[in-house]
Amino acid sequence: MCITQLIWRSSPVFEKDPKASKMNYDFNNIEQKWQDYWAKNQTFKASNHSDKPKYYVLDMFPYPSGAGLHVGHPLGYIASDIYARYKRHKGFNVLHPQGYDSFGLPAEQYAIQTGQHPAITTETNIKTYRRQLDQIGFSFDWSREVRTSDPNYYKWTQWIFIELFESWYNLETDKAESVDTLITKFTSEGNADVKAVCDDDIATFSSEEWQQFSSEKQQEILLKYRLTYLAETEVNWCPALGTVLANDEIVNGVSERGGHPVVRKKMTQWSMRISAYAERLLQGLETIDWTESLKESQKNWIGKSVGSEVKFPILSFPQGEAKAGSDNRPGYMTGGNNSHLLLERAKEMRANPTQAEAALWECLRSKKIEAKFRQQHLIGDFIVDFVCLDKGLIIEVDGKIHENQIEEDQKRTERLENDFYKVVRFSNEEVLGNTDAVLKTIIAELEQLESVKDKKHESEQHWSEQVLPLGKDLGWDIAVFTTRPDTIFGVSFMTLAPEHDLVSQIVTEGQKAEVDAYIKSTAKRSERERMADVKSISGAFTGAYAEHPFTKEPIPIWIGDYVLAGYGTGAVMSVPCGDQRDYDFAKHFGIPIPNIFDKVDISEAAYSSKDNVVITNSDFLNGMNYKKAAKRAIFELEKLGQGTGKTNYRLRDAVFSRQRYWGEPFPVYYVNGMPQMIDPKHLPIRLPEVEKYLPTEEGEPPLGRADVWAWCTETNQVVSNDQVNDTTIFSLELNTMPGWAGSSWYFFRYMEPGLSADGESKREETFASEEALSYWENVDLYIGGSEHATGHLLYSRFWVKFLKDREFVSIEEPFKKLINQGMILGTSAFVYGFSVGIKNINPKLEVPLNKIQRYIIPRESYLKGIEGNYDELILSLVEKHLSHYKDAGNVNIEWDLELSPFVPIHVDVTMVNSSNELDIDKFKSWQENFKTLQFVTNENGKYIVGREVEKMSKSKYNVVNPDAICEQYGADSLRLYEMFLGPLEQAKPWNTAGITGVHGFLKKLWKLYHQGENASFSVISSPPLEGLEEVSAEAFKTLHKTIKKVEEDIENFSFNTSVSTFMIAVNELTAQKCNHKDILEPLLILLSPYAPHIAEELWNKFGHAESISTAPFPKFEEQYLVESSKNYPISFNGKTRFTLEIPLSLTKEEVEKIVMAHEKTQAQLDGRVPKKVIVVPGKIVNIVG
RNA sequence: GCUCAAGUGGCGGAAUUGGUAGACGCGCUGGAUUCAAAAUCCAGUAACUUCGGUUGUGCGGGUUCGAUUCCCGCCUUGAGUACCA
Repeated sequence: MCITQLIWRSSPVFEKDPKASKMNYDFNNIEQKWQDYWAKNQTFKASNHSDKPKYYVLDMFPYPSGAGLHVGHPLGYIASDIYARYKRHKGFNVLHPQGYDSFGLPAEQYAIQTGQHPAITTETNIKTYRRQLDQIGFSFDWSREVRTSDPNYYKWTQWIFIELFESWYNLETDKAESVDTLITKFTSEGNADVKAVCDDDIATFSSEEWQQFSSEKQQEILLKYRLTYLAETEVNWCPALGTVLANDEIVNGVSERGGHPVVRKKMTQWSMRISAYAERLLQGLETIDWTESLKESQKNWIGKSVGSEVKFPILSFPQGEAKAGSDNRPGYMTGGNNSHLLLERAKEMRANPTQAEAALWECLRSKKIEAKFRQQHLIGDFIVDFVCLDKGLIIEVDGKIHENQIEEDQKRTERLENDFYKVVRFSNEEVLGNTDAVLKTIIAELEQLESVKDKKHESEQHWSEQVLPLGKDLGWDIAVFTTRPDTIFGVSFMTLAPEHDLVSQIVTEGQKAEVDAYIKSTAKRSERERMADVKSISGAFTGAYAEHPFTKEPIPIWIGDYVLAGYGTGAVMSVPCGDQRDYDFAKHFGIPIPNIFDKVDISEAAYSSKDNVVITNSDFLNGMNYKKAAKRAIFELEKLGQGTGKTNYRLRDAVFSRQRYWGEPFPVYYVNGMPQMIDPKHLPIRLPEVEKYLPTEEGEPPLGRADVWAWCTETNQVVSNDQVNDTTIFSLELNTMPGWAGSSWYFFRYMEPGLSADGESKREETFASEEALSYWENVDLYIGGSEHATGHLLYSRFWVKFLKDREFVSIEEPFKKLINQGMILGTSAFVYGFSVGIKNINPKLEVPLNKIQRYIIPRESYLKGIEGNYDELILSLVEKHLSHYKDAGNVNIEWDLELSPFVPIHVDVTMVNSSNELDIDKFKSWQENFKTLQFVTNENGKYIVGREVEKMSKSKYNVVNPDAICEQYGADSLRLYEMFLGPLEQAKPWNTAGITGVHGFLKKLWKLYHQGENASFSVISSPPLEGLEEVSAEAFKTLHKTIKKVEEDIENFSFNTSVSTFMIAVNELTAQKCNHKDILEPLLILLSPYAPHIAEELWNKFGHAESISTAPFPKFEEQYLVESSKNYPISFNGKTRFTLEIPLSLTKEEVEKIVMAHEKTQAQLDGRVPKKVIVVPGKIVNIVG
């Protein structure tokens, strides 16, 4: 609902003297008159047929909110309106439409609260919006208006959705194609050679298999390729509200509204495969004229990174949890439940062998023995010194310590032998003293033992029959994406996102509790919260190990919430020496930080730069730089089949379902759980009626409450739910589309004339006709706020590229030039509260104290007070209260600082006049608890409020309503002032007091045209008289200077400076007493884009019957600005001291002569001889020395 | 943290290629007009000043005859974005 705010005026406003109105600038009447004229004559209606060149100016789609406009909103509209009007003067056929993005949450929220249908609320809001827009005098072509909530419009949004469903992305042609071409491929050759952007879990099938699949199976497969598809997505689910919340609707893990708990939940939702377009969305940025910062945001959002994907095999699984893994489990994985702990120890022992162990290992690994041995290997829960897995022979080398544990060793041997192993023991002395004998014994033992392969059939398989070669994809590896494959030898651990699918499978018994607790604690935190907290490092060890592709060393696998499940593979290879986050993590958990950078100190921090890197401690990568090493690492990984070069994008597929009522319904029904599209000829599928706009008790979206919401495939109509039989009548989709659906293509709809355009419109037959699309092409100028940088502006680019691929439109990019207007900030007003609190010194002596008295103190006292400096005023107030009690006999009291807060209080800006004086009475009666406030006023009995610049918002009571401004100063003043405030793209504070400047300018302009008797309109049109020639030369100079500057300014969107230029022109012409038609008439055209009403009125007084809107822009002529002399600044060592008027015709030498001869020069030099004199003709003279 | 902007009077801001810093407007001061006010008009308004000048565009350097403008380093503010591997 619109809240019209009253402006409190400190002084009487305009007296509307009927006699005076004839000659005075009566903006209210003038503006109403011309707004009516434009509407009646359809002055700004665009035509699709014109000899003129086309120009399309568009504002970002407004949502008609109930609060109405504040002065910040029209800023961009005024700028685009000026540009549109300027282009009309420049001879363009201009399309400048407006409409409403009228689906959305606020209306739904209001409906939930009041039961009022959102369509009604929306209609009311649009009326207010329209009235407010009209009164500012915009040159919109309203005949082409669109509303996203209009079934005639969303019919085509549904149609585009169907087209997306019927499309897949072919990487070979690099564009979207109809799924028909995909089905043809499947039928003839299967899917093995299909290169598409699709889900990554698709099994390969042949053409025969495809043909044998059931229809459902085929649909299921196709869904994985379609550009819009159903997928499980994790969402923030709030059970209490029965709805999904956006990240920013969650504060501290609970819903912003109501403070209910929020959980992450998987939900089947429609998604848009925008990721297919990642590269094209990135490349397209090069072709469009947008600001760098905006392009930067989109680049970051798309987040392209080039690197490689590496697979790390998982080294051990706890028994019984290795699910499908048991078949594939490599034979060398012989560890038991405690593998993860023992492996750490085994690794240590491998690194520090005893002398005897080292000696024997030398012999065993050399070619002297045929069989393959492993050292310090896990067998069950034991670490054995050496083992030949094929033959099941274990060799133990015992030091002195074993003399004391003969019993234990015996048990150990027994247990191992039970497991079909043969154990042979040697002492250190035996090994070192007679290695050859020991070897002989081992060879003899080996000959007696059967190979595992032969043993296989005998007993139940204890280990896998085949020792698989490393690096084969067994389905049990961790894939990571890295931009730094060159640092692969610096990996000392791996980190998985806590949500990673593998976590539950690899976690060991011993670590389970810790890991579960950690997962639970991170699940509570929202993604945003998790990401915002950079300082606290947290994680847990899974107990599992992965194998390094090159060194084959085990790498511990951790989980940590700094890794996000949604990005890349949800896992990272952690290189602490090269990545600060990995470094911090390693430091925190005491994980080793190997250095692989030559001559780089990593004792304090990681070295994350790719520049000046020389790789070391990295085997075959040693001595290489980043580029070479990365390339080589990928090459070697590919050889192993454990990695490949890859480009990754951050851009995720966009969720397209909303559990809301007030949005576009999907043209979708379900047969056996598979989504079916309704034939486009039956569109639109209208939003059904519901009795309540809340989710159902079962947690279904609001459409679950509709009684008539089923699809009959025989009558092709929406029918009652009772009739659902799942043979001919099926349930319809309950979700609705998101806000960005309708706004991703609306700019095309405007190209097609509105339905009111006498039979010309093809809006019924198509979303926009081919000829309209080819005539208007794309938006030439798009103006709006930067908040849409990564939402609307990315999604609409995506849809346009899709529509182009499917040949529905012919352009690749929707918005050629784009400007972000800066926000207009509010100037909040404050009073400063201070309460005197008094306490008993002896708490036992309860003496009743009066209520605390609250004061409003001046800003200066407040500012000192919060710093702890109490000025005289504060101290005297305190003293006054203390003595009050003391006089009453209570001496055991003192000032209580804690009960004496300094509090700034927002004041409604309408209670303050332009001199910052507060209307105290009004303030006191504003809120009940303000009544008793005592004001400390200045000597004039006034209270001066403090001012601070903040965002303009209702809650800060600093909203300024354009209605009030238009009433008091007029739309032209508002338009000029909004532009005058500062550069369009910058944020700037609004200060209503300043508007008197531009308003005064318009009055002065009015006067310039009314210099006749009784201030009547008076201009002369006869050629200039002889005596007046010089005067008119000055006037022409002013005019052409203005033409030049204003034209340049508009082209550069520097509207603030052109307002100054107008002021200068009017000031000059007033001083010249100029009243000549040849000057004053073209001046109006210059001004008309900015202040169209006054321009039309004065233009009309010149006798024109037509609107000024298409009058040709005056032509700038250089001749009027040619000067014969220049007032040269004469500077000494670069500092200007005085100026001299010197003819421009003179040469450098002549100028220098004149300057040097001048007495002021001599006085300035004071006898010194200048070293050098620099003369820049027409610019400056600089004397050095 | 990263990326991008931006730091100029009491305030909003101007100076478009390196060439008179503070245009234009607000506010403020003084004056005219008025019984008075509003409105209007005129004059002044960066700071310091011995009224000759001197200093001044966030800070410190540099390039240049000359720097708000170009370069290097730093500080501050704003916006966007974010453990993005």
